[in-house]
Amino acid sequence: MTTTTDTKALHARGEWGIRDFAAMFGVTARTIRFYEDKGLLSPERQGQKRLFGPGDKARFERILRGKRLGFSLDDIRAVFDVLEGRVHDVRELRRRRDNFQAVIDGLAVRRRDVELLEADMTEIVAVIDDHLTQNPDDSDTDVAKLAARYQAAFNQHLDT
Amino acid sequence: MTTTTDTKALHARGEWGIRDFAAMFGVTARTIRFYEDKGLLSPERQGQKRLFGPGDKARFERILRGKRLGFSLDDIRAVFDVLEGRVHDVRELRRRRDNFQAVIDGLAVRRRDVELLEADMTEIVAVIDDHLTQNPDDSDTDVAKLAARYQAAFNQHLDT
DNA sequence: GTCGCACTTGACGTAAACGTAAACTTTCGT
DNA sequence: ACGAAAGTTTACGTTTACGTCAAGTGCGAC
Repeated sequence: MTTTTDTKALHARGEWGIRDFAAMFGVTARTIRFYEDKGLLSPERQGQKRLFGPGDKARFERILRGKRLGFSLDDIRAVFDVLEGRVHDVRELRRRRDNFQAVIDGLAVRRRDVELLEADMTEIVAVIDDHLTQNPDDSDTDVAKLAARYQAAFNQHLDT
Repeated sequence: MTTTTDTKALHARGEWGIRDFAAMFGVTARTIRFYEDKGLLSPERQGQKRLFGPGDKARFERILRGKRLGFSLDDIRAVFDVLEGRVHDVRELRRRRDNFQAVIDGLAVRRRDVELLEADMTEIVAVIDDHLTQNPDDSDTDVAKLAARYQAAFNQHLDT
């Protein structure tokens, strides 16, 4: 038995090397380093190597959540700047507060976007499925009909 | 009185020149032309000039909706390709159907993202507001306290 | 006619978010 | 002791989604 902190031991303690940490989120190690350069992550160091803990994990989850909703890394930085005391000007703090409020207001639109897109895509998939079961051949499909059928279906809830 | 179709006349008929059309959505004319190059828009032509109608408007709304949810222009193209009969291979059609289904499945995550982000940002703004009303001076703010107070508030619903 | 305006098509530039390759060091298992 | 594995920094390349000129066309107003 050794005193080594190998990969499995780290996992058990809730800590990870950069490779495993990246893999947890389906990104590459390059991405993680890039985010650290941008000031979005700051893992501990064991000598030169980065060591990621549960705090980094929660932090990165929040980052990815922002990204999925279309915010830039700088936008996300702006939030952490405030939360971690890197905004030392009251006027700047007010500016950011207003931005954050605008984001909140914009989320109503996002909700609606999700709803409409879901209805739309569900309709599309349904029409494709229907079309495929009626034309289960391997050859070219009469795609014009598919388009026409979708238009008929879609136009009904176009005026939402 | 002239036979001229001026800007106002176009508006009344539900048609627009590129400048007005772009302005309606808060983008530039360059953006519109770029989207046409990508095959996402195909307005009528009056000679060389583009003429946009209600159909183009509805189409562009759908495009922007997709963009707001983080889809690339190629992703969006892929949808229109199907809907307008530009997919002439059954296997490709099946592939796209599966992609669309994956998008629908992913929308559940988006919903959750919106919820969590809204809760998070609302909390942040509340803490900033509270902090600002207690420190209404023009000078530097004790931002460390702000950060600490947010942490306390946020950690309570971190385990969601 | 010619002025100005809105529009056109290139062509090149750019910012964001990484990818990729090079050249090293550290650590591990054997 | 030695090679493979995993990690490091540095630097240049790439894609997406436009911005920014440059140079020309068409057209109603004066």
